[in-house]
Amino acid sequence: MAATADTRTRILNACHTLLVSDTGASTRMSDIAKAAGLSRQAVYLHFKTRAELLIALTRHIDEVEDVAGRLAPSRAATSGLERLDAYIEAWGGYIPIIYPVARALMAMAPSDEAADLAWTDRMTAMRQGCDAAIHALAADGDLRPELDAQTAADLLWALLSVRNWEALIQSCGWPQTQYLHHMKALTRNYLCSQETAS
Amino acid sequence: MAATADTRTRILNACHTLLVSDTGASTRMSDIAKAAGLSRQAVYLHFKTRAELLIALTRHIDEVEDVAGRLAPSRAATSGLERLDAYIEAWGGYIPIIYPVARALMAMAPSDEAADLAWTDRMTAMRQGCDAAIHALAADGDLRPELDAQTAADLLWALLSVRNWEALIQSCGWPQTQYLHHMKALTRNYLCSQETAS
DNA sequence: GGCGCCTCTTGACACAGTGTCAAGCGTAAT
DNA sequence: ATTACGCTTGACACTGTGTCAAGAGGCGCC
Repeated sequence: MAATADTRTRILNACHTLLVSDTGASTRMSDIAKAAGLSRQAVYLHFKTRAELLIALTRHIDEVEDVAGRLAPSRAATSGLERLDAYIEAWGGYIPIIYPVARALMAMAPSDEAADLAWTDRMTAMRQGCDAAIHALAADGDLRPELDAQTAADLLWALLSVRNWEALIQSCGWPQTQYLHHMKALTRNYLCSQETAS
Repeated sequence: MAATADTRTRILNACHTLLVSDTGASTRMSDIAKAAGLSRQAVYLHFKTRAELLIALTRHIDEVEDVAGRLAPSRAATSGLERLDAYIEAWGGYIPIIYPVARALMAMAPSDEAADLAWTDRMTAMRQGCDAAIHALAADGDLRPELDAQTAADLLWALLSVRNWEALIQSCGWPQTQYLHHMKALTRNYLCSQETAS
């Protein structure tokens, strides 16, 4: 069993390394097997499908990178504004970490039911963080009055999407700090009733 | 030649119809052939690859829907603010039209060089509209002073991306009018120095 | 020591979808 | 009648995923 777990994480690590590398986009099962020093079939003994492997990898990364811990400051925030900022900081800082895997998952989502579902689930979970932040804002009376909570959360969710991060960081070449700065400023500006200058 | 052009547009129309339908995501070359009443190979006589067909389809739709004409109001605008709004209106109204094809092109982009290039090109063209709007804004002195033109255009470009439209309209179920309203309000709010209320 | 179990290997195969090739058919123009 | 063209039929190569069957090697158990 120890050996089994060992091989399993060896596969996960190999997969991760490949996805992070510049050629990550087209990581095949055989590449992963080779990188892990195994036969292609051995990989299938641990993960039934490619989608399952990628999903397991996201969970593995979540543990290693302590996603739950990252979100603590947001939940601990005492005001809506603080919570919003903390959430953007936490999620925005997490995106670059899962991005390589997310990219692979997003790429196969249109043609793979399981990948699509898994990715949608993740985005739904993220959405809940948006809802919570918006509700904290509303509770403080800091939600811009012409916006209802639903709309504001939709907007926040779209703004913080991985695809937006991808556009700004990967395509436009923004540094991460600039991304975080503008996401915070943009949301404070549009979603909050009376913002305090940064 | 007349017959050739006929068959060609028949293929384009068949492809378009399939992409628009609910099962559009997985439109195969054989499906298109069947829908056009041709053999699969006949399709390849008109379009070398699937990517080429999709790209030709975007151009075909551009002509039929008069993209150039749609952008005229934006170019004709006399103020930066007006230009920005007109651009959002024009591009935002165009997205739903190309979306079915865009979806197919985006889906294959990660694994197909040609599709990737074509899609990137389109997004670059759209980016130029963003640049123009931001420069018009800056010329009027209406660009928020703490933003440089580059950053503002990046932001506008990301906000108006097809993926954001997809998130808000397809995932969140927004009506198109709400999308347009918030995109205009959001950009006026964050990119412009002193906005006039709607 | 022999037993079975477990992990992994080797090599073959099915399947889907794209793209290619060659031979041939029907028709309209000349 | 011949030629050119647009299309058909049917076969095939290729890539990548996922499956299957037979077997090898190590490890503990009795």
